[in-house]
Amino acid sequence: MKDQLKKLIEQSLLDLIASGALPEIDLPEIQIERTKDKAHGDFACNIAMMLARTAKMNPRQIATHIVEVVANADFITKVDIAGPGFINFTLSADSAQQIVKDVLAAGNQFGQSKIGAGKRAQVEFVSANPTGPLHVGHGRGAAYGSVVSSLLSEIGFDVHREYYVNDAGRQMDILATSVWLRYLTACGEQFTFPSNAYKGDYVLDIAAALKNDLGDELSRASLEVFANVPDDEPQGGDKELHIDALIVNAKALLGEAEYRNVFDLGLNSIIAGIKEDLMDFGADYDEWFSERSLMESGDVDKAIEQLKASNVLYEKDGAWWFKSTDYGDEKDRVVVRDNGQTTYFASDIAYHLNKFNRGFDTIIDVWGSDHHGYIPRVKASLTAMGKDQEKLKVLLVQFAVLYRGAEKIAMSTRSGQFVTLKELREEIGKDAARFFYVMRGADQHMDFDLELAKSQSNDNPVYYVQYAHARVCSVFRQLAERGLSWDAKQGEANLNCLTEDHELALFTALSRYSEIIETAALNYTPHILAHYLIDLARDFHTYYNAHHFIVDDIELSQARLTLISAVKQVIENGLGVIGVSAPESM
RNA sequence: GCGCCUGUAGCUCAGUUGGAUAGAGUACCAGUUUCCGAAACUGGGGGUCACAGGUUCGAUUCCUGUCAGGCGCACCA
Repeated sequence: MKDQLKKLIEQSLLDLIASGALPEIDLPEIQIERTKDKAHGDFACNIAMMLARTAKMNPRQIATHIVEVVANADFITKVDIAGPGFINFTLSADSAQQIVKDVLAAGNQFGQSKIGAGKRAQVEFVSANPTGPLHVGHGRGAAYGSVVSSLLSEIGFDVHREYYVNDAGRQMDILATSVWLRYLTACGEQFTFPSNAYKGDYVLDIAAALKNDLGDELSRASLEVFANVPDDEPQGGDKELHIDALIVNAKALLGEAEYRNVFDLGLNSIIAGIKEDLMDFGADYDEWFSERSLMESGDVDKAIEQLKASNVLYEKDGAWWFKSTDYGDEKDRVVVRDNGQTTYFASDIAYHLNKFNRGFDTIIDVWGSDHHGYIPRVKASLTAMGKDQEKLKVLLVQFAVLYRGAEKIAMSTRSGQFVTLKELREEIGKDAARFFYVMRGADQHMDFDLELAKSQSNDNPVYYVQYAHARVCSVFRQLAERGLSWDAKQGEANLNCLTEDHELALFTALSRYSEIIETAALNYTPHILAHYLIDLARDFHTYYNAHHFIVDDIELSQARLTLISAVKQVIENGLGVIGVSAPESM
C-alpha cells in the first residue's frame, strides 16, 4: 500500500513539473508513513514540506497542487492537507478490508516476503564457553539470536544458525583440572580445592561419573599433584600461577591421552547439557563449530601465514603481533604468544575467515556487550585479509541484571553461583522467558526481577497476547456448541458489514504486520514485533468487550468471524517467529 | 584517562530512522459481567524527554559539550 501511494505521488510530481506547476527540481525519496492519529487518515506524506525549500514555494501550496492530481485514485476516499503541509490519505473501505482476505489466503505464510530471497545469512549466537551450564545471562542472547534468525528467515533469507564452541584454551584446561581434582577428592585424596578452579556442582557430577567409570585408575597422590605448585591466593600466593602449575602437573601425571579423556569428558558432558538447554529454550542450531577443529585442521596456522604474507604481522618480545592500529584499532594485538601458543584472537581470525569463505552474504555475530571492544580488531583482521568487513554485523546484547526482589544477584561461573537458564525456564516457563527477553531492545540495559517475573506471571504481556488467541479459539468452540459454523467465503463476501471503529482499527493493525516483520528483520529489532503483538491483542480485546461476534445477523456474524480468524492467524504467526506458543485455551 | 551503550510518567519500557497534542504496561483512584472466557474492558490524575548550546520550516530523534549509570581497555577466553 505504501508503495502504491509512493508511485502515485511520484507520478503526480512528474506531471506537475511537466505542466509547469512546479519548477524543475530533483525529487527526493518519497516518504509515506502511517499516521499516529486516525483523525489524520491512514497514511501521511511530508513531501510538500521537503520540497518547500528547493522549490521555493509554500508547502501548503505545493500540497494543494499534488492533491488536485492525486485525489481521483480509486483506492483512496479522502485526501486532505493538514498542519504545516502534510498530505493525509484515507483508504477506501474496499481497500482496507482486503487485508483480511490476504491474511486468510496466505495462512501461516502471511508476513513472509522475498526481500532476502537468494541470499544466505549466518547467525552465530550464545557461543558461551563450555565451562559450565548456561545461565540467565546467556538467555537474552539465545532469545535474541534465535528470533533475529527467524525474522531473517521470514523475509526470505536462507539462514544458518551456528554456535562457536570454545573447546580449546586455558579456561578449558582449568575446567579439566577442576574435574580431575574433584575426582581425586572422590578417590579419598585430601587437599584444598583451588580458589580459581570451577566450583559448581556440575563439576562434582562429572567427577562422580568419572569415578564411576574408571574407579581409582586416574588417581594420583596429592603430594605429587601439588609438587612444585606455588601457594594459592588465600595462602598469600597468586591464584593464576597456582592453577596453571596444577594444569601442568595434571598433564604430566596423566599423560596426554588420559588428560585428553578427562578433558573431553568434561567438555562433552557440558556441551550436551548446553545443547539440551538451548533446545528446550527454543533456540535451534544448524551447526556447532569447534574451535579445536580449527586449530587441528591447521586453519589457524594458515590464517596466520596469510597475515604474515600480507605483511601485517611483526615480531616483538618473542610474540607475533597484528598491526590492527593500521585499521583503526586502539593498539596492536598478539596472535602468537612468546610460548608459541596461538591466542583466542588468532582462532577468531581463522573462524571469521572460514565464515567468509563459506560464501554467506550476511554474517551476524551476536555478542554480549562486554565484548564490544573486540569488534575493531576482528574487522581489522578481515580488512587485512581483503574481505569486505561490511558483511559482518556484530549485534551487541546488553546484560540483563538479575534481581531477586530488590536484591541484585551477583553471578559468576567460576564460583558456581548463578541462576541457570534451565532454572529460569522451569520457574517462569519458556514462553514468558523468551517474550520477556525479546520485549526490550537489545541495546537496552535490562532489569530482570525473578520474583516479579514469577509472582506476576499472570500479568506478563505474553499471557495477554496468548489470551487473545485463546479467546478467538473459544469463540469458535462456542459457535460449534450452538450448532453453528463459520463460512469463510460468506464472511469475505460481507466484509463491508464491518464499519465499527474497532473493526477499522483491526484492519489497520493487520495491515501493519508485514511492515513490522520487514522492519524488525532488517534492523535486527525483534522487540518491535513483541510490541506490535501486544498492540494487536489490545485492539482485539477492546473489540471483544465492545461487540459480539456470534449475532443473529448472519452476514454480519460471518464477517466478524472472518475478521477475528485473521487476527488469530496473525497472532499465531507473530508468536511463532518469537518462538512462543499460541495455545487454543489457557 | 580513552572507547562503546544508556538516561523519556513513581517503577519497567516504547517512540515507525527529523514530523502533527510525547505513548503503553505497572502502581494508584473510580467504574463495567442475567450477554461468545473479567488472564478482559472503560475513564482519571501523573512529563523541564538528564542538563546546556547548535543545525532547520520543525529535534525525544542529528552534532558539540557537561553530568549520571553500565561495560570494556591482556602474550584470558
